[in-house]
Amino acid sequence: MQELTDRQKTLLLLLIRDYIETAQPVGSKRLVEHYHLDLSPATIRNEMAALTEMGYLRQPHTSAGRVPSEDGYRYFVSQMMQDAELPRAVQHTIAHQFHQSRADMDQWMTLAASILAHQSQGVSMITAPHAEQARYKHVELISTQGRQVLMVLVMVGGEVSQQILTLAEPVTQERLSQTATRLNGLLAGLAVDAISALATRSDALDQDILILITQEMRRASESNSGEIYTDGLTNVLSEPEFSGSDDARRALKIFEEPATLQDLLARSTTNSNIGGLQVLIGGEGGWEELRQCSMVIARYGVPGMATGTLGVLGPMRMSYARTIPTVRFVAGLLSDLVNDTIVGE
Amino acid sequence: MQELTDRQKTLLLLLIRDYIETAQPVGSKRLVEHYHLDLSPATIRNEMAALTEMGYLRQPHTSAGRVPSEDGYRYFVSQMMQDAELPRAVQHTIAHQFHQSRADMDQWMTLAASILAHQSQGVSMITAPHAEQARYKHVELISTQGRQVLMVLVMVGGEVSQQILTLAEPVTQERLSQTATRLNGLLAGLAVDAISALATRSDALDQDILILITQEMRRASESNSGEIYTDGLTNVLSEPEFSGSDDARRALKIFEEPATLQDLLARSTTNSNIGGLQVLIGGEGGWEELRQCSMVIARYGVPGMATGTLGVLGPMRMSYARTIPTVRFVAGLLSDLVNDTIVGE
DNA sequence: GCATAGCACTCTCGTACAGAGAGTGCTAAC
DNA sequence: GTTAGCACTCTCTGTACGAGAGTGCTATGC
Repeated sequence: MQELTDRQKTLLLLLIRDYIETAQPVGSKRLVEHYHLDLSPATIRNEMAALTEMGYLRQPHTSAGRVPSEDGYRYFVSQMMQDAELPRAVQHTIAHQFHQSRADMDQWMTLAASILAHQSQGVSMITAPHAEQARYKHVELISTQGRQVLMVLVMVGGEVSQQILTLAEPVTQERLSQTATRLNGLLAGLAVDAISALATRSDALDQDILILITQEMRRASESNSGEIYTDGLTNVLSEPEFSGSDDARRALKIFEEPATLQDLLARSTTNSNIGGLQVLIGGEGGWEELRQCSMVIARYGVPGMATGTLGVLGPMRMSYARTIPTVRFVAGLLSDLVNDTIVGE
Repeated sequence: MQELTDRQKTLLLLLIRDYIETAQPVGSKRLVEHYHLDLSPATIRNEMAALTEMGYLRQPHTSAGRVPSEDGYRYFVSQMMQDAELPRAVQHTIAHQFHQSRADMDQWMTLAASILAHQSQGVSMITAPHAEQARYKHVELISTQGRQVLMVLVMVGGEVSQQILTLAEPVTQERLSQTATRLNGLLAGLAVDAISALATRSDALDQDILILITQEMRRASESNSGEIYTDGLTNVLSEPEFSGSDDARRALKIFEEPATLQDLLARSTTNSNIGGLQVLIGGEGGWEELRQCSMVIARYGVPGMATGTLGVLGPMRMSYARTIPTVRFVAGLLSDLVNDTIVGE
């Protein structure tokens, strides 16, 4: 593919920016008048024809203005990626909100989702951080009634799982506490595999609980585990390109099926690093339902310990200039939080 | 208001059922042909004119069929309420799904929301059960790093709250465990008010934790506390009356703001009893955004101990015949579950 | 007195069509 | 290389019109 001249670059960027704002095909005249270009519409038309030829622009029909193609957006985004940083003031506001919130993962995730959605005017999605290989930290056993026991399992990194188990016969709280203490001494810091290797050697109660513990830890280790936080679902409905068709419904449906959404996030970030940002334009990656959408996705956390994914979904026409730096900044913030939670183990 | 003749009742019910199915205004001819009535269209027209006069029907325009008015729906629903019961087979399927799920509140709520949404083809919403006055059951303190402590607070009824607190200075896990044991002995079964009355009399660590405990319990006691589970958000988007306008967006926006949704559920059920079902038609209760919608709402749980709210929102044209019995049945199921969880405390 | 057939009336919806407007590509001139 | 001019294409808007559906009213039949 041929190199773009400086003027072509400028025009392409202007046009895309204009289209993102207005959602209207952009014509040569509008470009000249609106941006005070020292050129005539005819010249612009020539350039636009060239850009169309090269695949960066597209015409909805013969006599409409131009609209960016997917390649056009890609070029635009590649320009954005470098210098894009969130204004200091916004950074401070966001950081402040985090410091003011309740200090638990659940709140942080909810807050992060809300901030992402609000800043980007798109749909945000975040997975809670989790370790590839869960490690045991602590268990508590609390008797709730005769044979039912509430097990609270804490893993290194702060992940917590609650589960009720029903025992074969009633057990006193005292005995439960003893068991918990014993297990805590025995298992502290161990990974799932090590724990399952321990296997059979104690009494029936221990046995039941060990099984449940490994089961929960395996669940926590699965890449598709954990809650997904989303926000801004209705934002996408206000976009003009979605009103009137049921494309929006099909896209939102993805957000109603946690398994699908997990899959989407997992597949989209397999080969991306912490700190690295990925922009998927026009449903890249084979998501038919998202053909009209783009996603900005990043991983966060501490590699090898606990990581998660966050991202924003919007129309292809989304404001990359706002979304990209926001995603990057929030990813950084969450990485710091995860780091703080892990350090000192 | 004048009494309806039997024939008028039949016609009204038929017409509403037809409209609910087709979303099209129903004319006299269609009514006769489709339901093999032994009357001529002209007669039906006379009756329909009477029903319109009485306020049960409405004409979109002079020459369209009739559409139910809100009063019409109310009449229809009042007929539904009595005999409506879910088919045995469906009851069994649902009950089966509950027994197969993981045995914790979170899973149950998610499942219930999913079932409600699926059965009714509307948007479901459920609040987790919570006590009007939270009572203490158990606390665990787990050191995560130097000065940060994870507190897991369990309340009577099974509500669990996790919170991280940062201490002024590092404390050993041993000391934390001792403190937890002491508190558990001291506070077991107490209500918030009793605990805050205890007040100052021990060391700084106890103090900090007590404050946090009462704080969390107060939060749990608030009527607007707790997570809300929803499902089926996209269902409403496929309804013809919402496609093309942004009414749907405004309605769905309510579901994105937990506080508003809490408020909606709380206000809609203030004077309803466990087991009682409430049907709000056309945004009754002053919700402008829901003017086109209806809600079927019920409370569940054990009065005085732990209760919650569940409901379905759909277009005014929703299938009451399916939704009402489903809501009633699921409310019963959840009440049983709550009861099982509490009994034996 | 209730039910019905007939009929004129009203309103929506789809199609067709014309004119305005916007934007283009091309050519010729600067 | 840039620009003015121009014919062309396509969308959009508004209007007209007929088909279709449904109504209300009136006169007639049982």
